[in-house]
Amino acid sequence: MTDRPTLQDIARRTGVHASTVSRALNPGTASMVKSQTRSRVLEAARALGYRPHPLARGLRTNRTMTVGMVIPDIENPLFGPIIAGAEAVLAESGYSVLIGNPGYATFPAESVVAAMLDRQVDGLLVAAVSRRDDPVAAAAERGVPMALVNRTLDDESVPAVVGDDHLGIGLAVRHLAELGHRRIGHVAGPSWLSTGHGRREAFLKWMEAGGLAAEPDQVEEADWFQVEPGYRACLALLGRRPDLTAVVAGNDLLGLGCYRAVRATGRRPGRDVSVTGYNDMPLLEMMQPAMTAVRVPYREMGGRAGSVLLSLMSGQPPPAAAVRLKPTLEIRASTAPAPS
Amino acid sequence: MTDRPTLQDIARRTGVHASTVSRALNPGTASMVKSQTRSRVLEAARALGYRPHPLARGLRTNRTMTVGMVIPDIENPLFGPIIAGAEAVLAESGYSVLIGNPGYATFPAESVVAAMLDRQVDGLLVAAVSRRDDPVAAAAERGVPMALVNRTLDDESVPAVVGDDHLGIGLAVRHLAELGHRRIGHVAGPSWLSTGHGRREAFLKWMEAGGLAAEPDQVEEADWFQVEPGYRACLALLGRRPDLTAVVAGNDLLGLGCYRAVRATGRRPGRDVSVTGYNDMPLLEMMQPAMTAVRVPYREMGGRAGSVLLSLMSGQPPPAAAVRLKPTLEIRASTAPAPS
DNA sequence: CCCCTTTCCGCAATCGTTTGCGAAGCGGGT
DNA sequence: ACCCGCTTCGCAAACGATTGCGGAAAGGGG
Repeated sequence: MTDRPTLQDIARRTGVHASTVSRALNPGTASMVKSQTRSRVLEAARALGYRPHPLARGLRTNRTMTVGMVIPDIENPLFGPIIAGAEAVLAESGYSVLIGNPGYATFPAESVVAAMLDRQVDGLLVAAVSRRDDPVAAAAERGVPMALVNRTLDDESVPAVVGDDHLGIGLAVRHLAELGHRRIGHVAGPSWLSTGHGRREAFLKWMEAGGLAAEPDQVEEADWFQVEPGYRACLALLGRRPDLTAVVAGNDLLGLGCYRAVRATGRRPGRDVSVTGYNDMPLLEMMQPAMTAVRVPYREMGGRAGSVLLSLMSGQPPPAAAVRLKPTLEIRASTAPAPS
Repeated sequence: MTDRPTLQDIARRTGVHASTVSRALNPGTASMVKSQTRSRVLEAARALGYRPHPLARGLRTNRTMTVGMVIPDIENPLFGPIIAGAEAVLAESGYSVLIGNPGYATFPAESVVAAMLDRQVDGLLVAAVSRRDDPVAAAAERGVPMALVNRTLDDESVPAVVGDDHLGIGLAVRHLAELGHRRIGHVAGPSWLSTGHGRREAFLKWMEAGGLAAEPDQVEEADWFQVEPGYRACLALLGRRPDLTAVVAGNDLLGLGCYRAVRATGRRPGRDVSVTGYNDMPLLEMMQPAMTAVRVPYREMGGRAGSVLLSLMSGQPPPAAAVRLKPTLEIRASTAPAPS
């Protein structure tokens, strides 16, 4: 709380005008001041421990060096790495990140986005977004630099960094096919989320591509990416199609729900019914059985989104299409050869 | 990006001076203006969609309505609920939260704290702190309102909201004792963290209180709260003391490491050797065996820390001592009667 | 010796609020 | 008639930085 030194203080100390100090300190205008006085200024600034006042600077320049990050449910371990990756990249360029976490109640995140814009953030990183989210798209339209993480809008009107779900689901389906599975089910996430929707489409495509049966009743949608809805959905799926020998889950948590559902039918996950997860969140390998899952590089995803946002904020045009990160498959004990 | 309306705009529209508009809009000074003109001002403000400019206001008032939150490793699922709880409480009072996440590299968090102070945050919520952390304590000394979450400083010079580790460890030890265990080991967290230190002390006290053997060689310290260090520590512990029938882990992740260590000795966790975790992070009940753990109310912890910080920022004196939240015990399958 | 171009720096306005001070207007008490 | 006090509001100075403009000094060419 002790008063911090200002440009005026440095000016007095070096006998020049405050504006000269400002110029000497800013790389962009440094060439406008004689190198000798510039070094005197720098010296004084260092001696006083000068730090530019972010509010005063921001008021004048209309930049806050702050970006907002809105996360749907931060309690999902998934978002830790995303935040960490983005924060690291942004911090490197001097940006701080403001986080907002709309509860389920206020879901469309409208007010959270508004609050951040009020705060004059320089950009927005949004992970909470349904497949078409008006307030978000509107903000983007208004020229606020912004990037989506992990999810996209249907029309791709906003640059996004996501995992390549088509590829990822392909890894899972082909892996199961190679193990001899022919009748594979899918527990999908909510179809109003791009991840839920996209993975379901990918599942159907890959099944067909592999010459495997892909009846509509092999897919069951869970209403939320959580264990319990996954359990209910998988129970319905297995009840309807007891002949399935494998289940591709739209997400790790849904996969865990499938474990429970499989057990509820008196069979063993990984032995009688193979299950694959998606995301490969931390500790998944500690489950019993350790879950085979498509691994999405979340930390990198956060980082890339940060980079995209940085380039947007520096005035670059948005990238043509969404950046899609290549997932890999972590093969563990929840997938086994199909029972013959 | 479109220009937002300013006080001047409202002033012009209503024919009064900008300062009057300011007074009319601020609850504190609203009584200084005739209620009739006040309502005209409010009307105009609403019509124009006026929002006060946070930077200009902050520059004048020295308040940013922003608090910094520093988290040691945000990838740990533990911190999700803490952040969510704090964010919810703070947002209610109009504060935004800036998150900072020092990597392992810069661990003492010095630079992160400095960066936040530079940004003129109104307060600090710190979860990353060793038992004595000079830069943090120094910042507190300088009068920056701040509260610690989940960890404390040895001298309790900074208000903190933590779980009651003594009570929590007591729940675990007594539970095991009731199951007939007499020779119980402890895999402790790093002793330079208050959580690691405190739980170890509590363990020894409760063992003694229960009339159980508490030799120094029943405790092994892991160098970090992670699965792998927990595995190594537990392996050392069990190698030294093969007679132990139960292990109290300083943390869930250490507990998972213990699972692996127990298996590595050819025994089964939850059958031959009971294991308790600490924190009860999400999905712990999905492990095999489902882990018995001391549950700490993290979301509430974040919320309480937010409240404490709010009262500090409003000028209240700090609470006398650390707020200690009562943990509960979630009994699951990893603890069983001692083999006779 | 004069003029013109650089180079370097000071002046002052500006960003949008808040706030101490003073003044106008008004009513009431003596 | 005078004075006092209260309410209500305008004036202008902050807060700490950035930046267009202009001017002084220096240097170079004719």
